Amino acid sequence: MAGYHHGNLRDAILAGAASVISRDGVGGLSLRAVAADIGVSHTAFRRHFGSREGVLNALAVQGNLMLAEWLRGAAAAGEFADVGVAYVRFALANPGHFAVMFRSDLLDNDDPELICARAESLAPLRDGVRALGAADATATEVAVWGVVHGVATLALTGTLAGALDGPLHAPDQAADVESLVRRALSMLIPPG
Amino acid sequence: MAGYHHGNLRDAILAGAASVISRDGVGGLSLRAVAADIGVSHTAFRRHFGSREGVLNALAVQGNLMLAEWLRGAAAAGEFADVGVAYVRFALANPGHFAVMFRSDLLDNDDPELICARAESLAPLRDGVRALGAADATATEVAVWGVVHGVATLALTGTLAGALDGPLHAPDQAADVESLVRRALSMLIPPG
DNA sequence: TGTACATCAGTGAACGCGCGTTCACTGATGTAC
DNA sequence: TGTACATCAGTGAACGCGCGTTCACTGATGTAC
Repeated sequence: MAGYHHGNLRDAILAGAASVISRDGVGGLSLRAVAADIGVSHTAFRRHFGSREGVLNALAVQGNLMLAEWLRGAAAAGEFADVGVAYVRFALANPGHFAVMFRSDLLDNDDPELICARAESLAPLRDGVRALGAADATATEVAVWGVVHGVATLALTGTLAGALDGPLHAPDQAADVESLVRRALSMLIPPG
Repeated sequence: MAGYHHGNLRDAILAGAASVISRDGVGGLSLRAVAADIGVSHTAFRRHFGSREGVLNALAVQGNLMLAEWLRGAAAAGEFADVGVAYVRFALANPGHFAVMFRSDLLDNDDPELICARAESLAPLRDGVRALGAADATATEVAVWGVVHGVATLALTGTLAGALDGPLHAPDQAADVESLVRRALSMLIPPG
């Protein structure tokens, strides 16, 4: 596996970049640092991604496809609230991807792959809301998406744990957040 | 006003930094660029803020105090949903501050001023939720905070307008977002 | 089976750039007497 | 009212650093015959 040819450099770079971003934010992403981590020349990424923006775009595409998969899995297995919980779970499990996916100012939004991945990623959430048959479907969609996105963002920045006195403690924050999301969602949708 | 002494350099730097951040993100903030915009030496900020982190901290403190004021104003004037709407309005009107306030990884979280400002900023939201007397107060708080924070974040990154087909068009996005938030909140709280 | 050649994958030195910080400084303002 | 001095506010040259990109390159792999 070691040697001149890496074998799976593309995936290794994406994984490394996601890891750095989850620690230092998108602004702190240095391709040189990622390359050094992987043990590869700092120009090696060029062949696969062209430029820095190319790396971010690939990360956003991958993130959207992963999210689609998580949501689809939850939609198939359980009731609708599980889809919302899966959204938050995905964000907490893949903070690097999550941070890039919505930064359209840093991405090439004309990239057909990205357009396609984005269309796919939220479909299960949208379809799930439609299936509920709520009176104001658009508002329900915004409410559900907003609450899961907001809670995920607040949890990732450490704000949620800091602001809510009491129940949240770092060790198993994920479990606590999940419970909160479930209770919040049950106020929006008839529990089934 | 012009001359060797600026007169209000501190505020000018904060305003300039907020403006740059709203355009380029926190990572894109260059104190040299801000100084050049204001027409001042690129080392002038040192006397007021010490370091780059000092600028970000001051911005976060200011943002939290502003948010507190917006929320207090809404709480005093109207019904509870207005507080939630004010949160979103504040974020859309002050994207630079909003982007910094929750990035605790970039701030000195031990700064007493920041601790104090943070404690103040969300109090009206929390108090308003408590006053509703909901069955699960914590979940209601998370639901309300999550939905307004999530919608604000999605709107700021342009994701909301892109994903929701139909009703949202750039020109008066603010008004559309506001209407959506109001409808979403009415599903969480008994409209009064 | 072996040889020649094309293609693919990664290298590493060099580039220019903009950044935050340091330092000794100068101009302006306030205060004491 | 004037003078001396201390303090405050902003300057600008210099620093070292890490970044993304460029370029001509070399090592490894695949294909044709």
